[in-house]
Amino acid sequence: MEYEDLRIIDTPSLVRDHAISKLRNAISSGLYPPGARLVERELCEALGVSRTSVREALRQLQSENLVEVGRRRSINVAVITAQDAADIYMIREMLETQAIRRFVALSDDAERKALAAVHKRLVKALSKNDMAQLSAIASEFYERVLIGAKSRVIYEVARPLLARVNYLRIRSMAEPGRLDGGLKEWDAMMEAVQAGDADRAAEAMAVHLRNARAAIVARLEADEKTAIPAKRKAAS
Amino acid sequence: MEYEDLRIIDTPSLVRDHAISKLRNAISSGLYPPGARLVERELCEALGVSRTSVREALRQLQSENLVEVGRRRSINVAVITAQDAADIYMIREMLETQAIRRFVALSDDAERKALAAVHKRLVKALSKNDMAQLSAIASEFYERVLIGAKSRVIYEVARPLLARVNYLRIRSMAEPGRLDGGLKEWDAMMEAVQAGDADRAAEAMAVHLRNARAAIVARLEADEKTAIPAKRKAAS
DNA sequence: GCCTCTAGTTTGTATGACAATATTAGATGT
DNA sequence: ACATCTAATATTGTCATACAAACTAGAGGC
Repeated sequence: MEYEDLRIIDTPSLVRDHAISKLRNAISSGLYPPGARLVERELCEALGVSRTSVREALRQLQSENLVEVGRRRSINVAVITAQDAADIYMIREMLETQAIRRFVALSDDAERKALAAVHKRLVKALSKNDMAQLSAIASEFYERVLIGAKSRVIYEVARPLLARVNYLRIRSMAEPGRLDGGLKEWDAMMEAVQAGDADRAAEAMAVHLRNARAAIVARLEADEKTAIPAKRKAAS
Repeated sequence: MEYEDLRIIDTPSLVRDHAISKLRNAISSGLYPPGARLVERELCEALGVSRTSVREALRQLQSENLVEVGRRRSINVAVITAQDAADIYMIREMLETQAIRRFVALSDDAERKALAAVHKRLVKALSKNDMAQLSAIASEFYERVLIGAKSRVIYEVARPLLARVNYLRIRSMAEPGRLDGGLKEWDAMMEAVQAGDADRAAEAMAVHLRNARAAIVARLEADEKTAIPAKRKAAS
């Protein structure tokens, strides 16, 4: 996930942003699993930055709902329940069908080409079965759709939702059959976009998200049934 | 807006939260108008807290999109364009029709009573033409709907949108005829909720938000046409 | 009037300090 | 050995400073 570095508008690399990015990655990748406690001092050492910066980064992640405060004021990686995931995907369906409609209507040629390129990378990565890589590329796909939709508000609202399911997607794509299904869905979406057919693109996105939702919710419900751990520790 | 204080789960009032709340109010009320630059040192003095706390508060407001970073890292009160407002209301329509459906299905008796009470206050305040007061109560109405919908995710996504239009609502309700229209719409919503008719409630919410959207967008477009100020200063 | 250089602002970041809680480890009693 | 209470240790929230880098504005020179 290096889109941050592609931005045109510069912001000579703030330490804070770097920290946020690192932490987001650590959470997405599962290095800090859901429920893990994040201790400021440890993060300082791990990231090599001051407490000031770590704390500001945590505040940011907090309002993105990637971490949550425990009752003792501890900061823990957010636990996403099956219910949460279901709602997130419901909302994503609302937002991203709208987004892809606008993408079809408003994107310029470069943006469409870039999206097609990401799609191509997606297809290639699919054959390698590298879930983490795949999830990262998928994120980029959705993000490009959001950007091409040219609505600041849609982007701001939908983007944090993407970050929250990043970690889940990695595991849900491991569901048998989900990969091939996902591939077909992405193909359909891409084709509709290139044909300039907003209705069909939106419908393809909706189908895709509904299927993804089903896979993720199923996985989470299964997990919740088996293990209800009282406490969780951070990865060493 | 004192819901914060009603929470059961205590959090012995953090200085940071206090600062956030104060700043949010200052922005909603227009004390710091859109575009105004927020200087850390001044906020420290105004709020009587350290820079550490101010900065953490600003980070939070930043991810709520109530403030935005200017080109050279200055923090400014977010400017909401007509386009932004239109999108915000579109998204609110998606989210809050869903929310009111769930409210009808899931709220308990106390929550319905509380909503009715807010509605009553709304009606009373309407006759007094106190826009700021009215806007605050309206916010509480929407917020209660979101809470009663019992979806953490819907709440987390929709709530920040409410904060963003708080300031606008004050002025849009001054549009001639908007008040009476709003009253009828709220009545319809409330009636449907009490009748337990989710479809009708959702439709009433949709109509209400579409009308509110039209009023606010019209107002913003008019403003944008007349005044394109190059720079804006904070309220003295 | 216009340009340049200097001095003051403002932000980003780091450090150190300290109170108030939490948590853990130990000491103690049975 | 076990439960319990207590003292040592950790952790978070907050403040005060410090300083470099980027920026702004004003003084002064042309």
